[in-house]
Amino acid sequence: MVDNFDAICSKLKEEKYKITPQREIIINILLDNLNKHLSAEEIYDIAKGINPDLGMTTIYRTLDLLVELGVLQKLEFGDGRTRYELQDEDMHHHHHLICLKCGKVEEFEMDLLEALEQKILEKKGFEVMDHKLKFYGTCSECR
Amino acid sequence: MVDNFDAICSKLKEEKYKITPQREIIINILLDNLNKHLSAEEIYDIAKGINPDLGMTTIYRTLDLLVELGVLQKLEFGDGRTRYELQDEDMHHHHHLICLKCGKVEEFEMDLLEALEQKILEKKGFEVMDHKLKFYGTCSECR
DNA sequence: TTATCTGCAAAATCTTTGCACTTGG
DNA sequence: CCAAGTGCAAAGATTTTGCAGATAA
Repeated sequence: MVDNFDAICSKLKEEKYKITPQREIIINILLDNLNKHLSAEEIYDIAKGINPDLGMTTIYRTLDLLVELGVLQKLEFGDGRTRYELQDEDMHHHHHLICLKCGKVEEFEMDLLEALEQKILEKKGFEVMDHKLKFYGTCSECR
Repeated sequence: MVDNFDAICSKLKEEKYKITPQREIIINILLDNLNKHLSAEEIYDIAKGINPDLGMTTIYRTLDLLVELGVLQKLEFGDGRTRYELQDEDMHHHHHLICLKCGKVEEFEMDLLEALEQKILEKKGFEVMDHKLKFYGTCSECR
């Protein structure tokens, strides 16, 4: 759903945030790199190529803003840096396969957790709003 | 399985690592705080109470060692610090419920992913060795 | 004895903050 | 115009590293 530029800009305007050139650049980088799990620094490096004046601070603040708006998700794969991924409605059925040998992160689609979330509400009184599922192992190339 | 002091020490000896007083303290802290997801600093604070000379460096190095031995797992819940949890064989069926309001982390037991992991091997050629499943939402108290 | 381990201090990362200047609406 | 946004430099927070002295086996 929120996988295009205008949809994200509308969300920003709705919440009275300004559309700045820096924010446009960052949003476009995220859109051009769906499923790549970029880190703040990787986004920064790409952004520098477009506008060399753009600062790291703006990257972090814009990413925080997009996370707050719910269009971006923070991810951690254990390499010490936060990574980011745009959210769309299918993301809820989208999980990660992390290779312990080469570090590559693949995607895996599967909707199986909805029934489980209902059970968690019944058993524990915990209302699930989102989930993250990661599988660690050896990818086909490394095997 | 590896949920007692002697079992962990045996693992250390097997790999020719020494049993030092510092390592004993750290292992005991982990054993006394199962399911608490302590951070390095929290472990350090407890350890300081037992031996004030024990340094942060030793905490990090010992935790890394235990992770390498497979008796300890690193966790990240998004608060910027790595947390640690001792592994036993049931851990594979043990997931986390993270409350987005109060930050509390509860446990949830459920074995449901084994069949799925077989499917991942068939479809993607990715051999799963471990998984992490987190649910984000609102806990019973915050609701 | 001696390879391993420890603690300190310093460095390396990653992320956040204060502040003066700039700018989108 | 002016509240919101930006960039810089500095600070914070967490984790890692170099090295000299200590110690388990």
